Amino acid sequence: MNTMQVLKAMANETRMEILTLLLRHNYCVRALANELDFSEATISQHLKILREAGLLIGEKRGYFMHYDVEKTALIELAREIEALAGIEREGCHPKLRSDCPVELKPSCHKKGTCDEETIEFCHGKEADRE
Amino acid sequence: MNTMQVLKAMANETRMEILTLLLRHNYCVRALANELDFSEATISQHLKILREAGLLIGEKRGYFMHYDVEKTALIELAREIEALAGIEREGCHPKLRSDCPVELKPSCHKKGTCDEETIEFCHGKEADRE
DNA sequence: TATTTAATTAGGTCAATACTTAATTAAATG
DNA sequence: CATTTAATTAAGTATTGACCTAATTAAATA
Repeated sequence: MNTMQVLKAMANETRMEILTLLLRHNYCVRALANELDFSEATISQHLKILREAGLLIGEKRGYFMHYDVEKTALIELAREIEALAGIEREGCHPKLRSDCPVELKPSCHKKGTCDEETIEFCHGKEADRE
Repeated sequence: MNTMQVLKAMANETRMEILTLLLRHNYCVRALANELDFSEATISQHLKILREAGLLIGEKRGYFMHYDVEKTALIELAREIEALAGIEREGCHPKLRSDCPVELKPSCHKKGTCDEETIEFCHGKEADRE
């Protein structure tokens, strides 16, 4: 799953409404257009974005296209976001950051506690700083 | 929580990178700008969007602003997305939709199975249809 | 209390996104 | 196999979003 693509697909009011409508009811494209008061072309374009993100699968029934929400994609997204919340602060342990110039940074960002090299690491070269 | 606002805040590569950086390390604004190779102004604007969505809280330490990720917001978002996945299809039960014109729609969208009123409900007025 | 300094906001540019209508496509049906 | 019809794609426009530099703000410190 491309998390970014899924988030972008969901980060739009109309597409979220399409998702919730399709979760509850089996609308065709025109019915969605009627419900949401947009042109069929607009809805079709939104459906494409949702489909390409893996949030919908389409099926043709008679003349009509019907879309189903791929619930596993939603669950996977929820897991990914939970995983983010599970990330722990590393503090400033140089062991975990091979590019960290200091051995220990006990009270950084109190003026005077960091040497020039540390300040450069955290805030850039002196020339760019003022 | 405003789910839409949180999704919009997260649906951007730079902001997601900011989030993951801040989950792991206590960067100030300039350090984030250095890591991500954007101007401080740009990072500040992204931080504002994340803050207003409730994904960050800021704290001033000495001269520096430090932001922490509001993990509860992430967990809440994950729950909301899971809740979406939990929504069940209503089929087409007129009892659940007071505006549904039919008593039962057993095999709708097979030509001829819906009367004119049903078709109008699903697909709009005849005049708008051709 | 004047100065220093990081962060933010203002103002402007360019690219991406969300719409529209019109044209096209592709599948179902007579 | 020609016709019908829903959906999609194309083309164009207007809005929104992401970036920049420059100006401003507000807090810490001398």
